Amino acid sequence: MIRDARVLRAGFVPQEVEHRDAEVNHLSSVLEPITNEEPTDTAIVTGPSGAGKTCISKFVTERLREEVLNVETTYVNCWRNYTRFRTLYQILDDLGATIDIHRQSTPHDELVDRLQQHDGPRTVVILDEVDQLEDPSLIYDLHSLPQFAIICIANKEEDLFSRVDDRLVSRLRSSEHVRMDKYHDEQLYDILSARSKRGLDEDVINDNQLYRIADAAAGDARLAIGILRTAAGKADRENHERITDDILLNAAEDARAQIKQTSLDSLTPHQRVVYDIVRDHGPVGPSEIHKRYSEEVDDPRTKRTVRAYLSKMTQYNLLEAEGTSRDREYAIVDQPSPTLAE
DNA sequence: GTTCCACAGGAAAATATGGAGG
DNA sequence: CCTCCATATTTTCCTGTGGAAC
Repeated sequence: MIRDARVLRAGFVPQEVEHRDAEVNHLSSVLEPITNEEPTDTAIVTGPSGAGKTCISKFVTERLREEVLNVETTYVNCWRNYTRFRTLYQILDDLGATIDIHRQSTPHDELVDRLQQHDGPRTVVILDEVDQLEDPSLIYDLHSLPQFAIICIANKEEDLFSRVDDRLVSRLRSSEHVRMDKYHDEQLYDILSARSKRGLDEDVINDNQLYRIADAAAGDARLAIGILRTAAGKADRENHERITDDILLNAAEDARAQIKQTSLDSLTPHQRVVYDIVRDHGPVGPSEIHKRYSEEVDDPRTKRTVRAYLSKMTQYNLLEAEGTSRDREYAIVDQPSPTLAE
């Protein structure tokens, strides 16, 4: 029943992007000068999760590569490569210029020099989740290298601007800004429909079901496709001919649970104990968390470390914090369960 | 107001971990 | 198997903040 699993996977870039013509054209025109070996403005792409930021960025750069011979692209997820060194290393690695970097304590500025001296083809650098970068001045360094075009992807413009210094803000303000909104239900339906046509056999899922997925995903295309993938996978494992309403009912919850489980699995045993304490006793303040945690494990970490755990789990969206000072309390984030009911 | 204390989170030193090369 | 080096994690030390008791 699954014809092509790739098109349902996260990170898949389709042949045609639905409902994002304006944004695609906008971004393309920003990158246009690169086809004439000219420097380009930095592009900023913002929008909520699942709005298609990463997708159109990859789509546009791939199309650029089809049209023009002398262009390279590289994609860096700054959430995973959040240090200056890792990000630069990732870019150099994609350019194939890392041969002798690992050895010795290569001075970090050396990496920028290395990029500066890079005289290969023009390169488009996609910096995804750029607001997660611990040192955003990296953008400034890249910005000043004419042979690189930069696409910065972030959730919110403010999150990005609030963390960079003034000279960079003024340069970024003048750069081209592509804003993206959540998809409407109709648009999500079109996306789901296109994916299911390519990814699934015929009649595996009907229109009504697709609409319900679109509704449950609340404008988030990544979640919508995740739900579809989960449902299709389950139906396939259970040897159904098609996706039944029964399977679909649980798919949204399963898709969210899967995302959550992935985050949970990435926690260390100590972090997991802390998480369980907040889950079982929250909302609760840091002192009590640390007290309970110390009783629970053999070799407890310090309060400072536990605070770091809590802050990390807040970033991961596993916990949420209420209050700023002595009144700080942590709790499990309550996820509104999307309804896939008819 | 003033003082106190728990808290957040930065910086840097200390320590643990992992992976390459012997 | 061990050693060495780079990286990752943890601890130590710290400053600044804001609520609560006085």
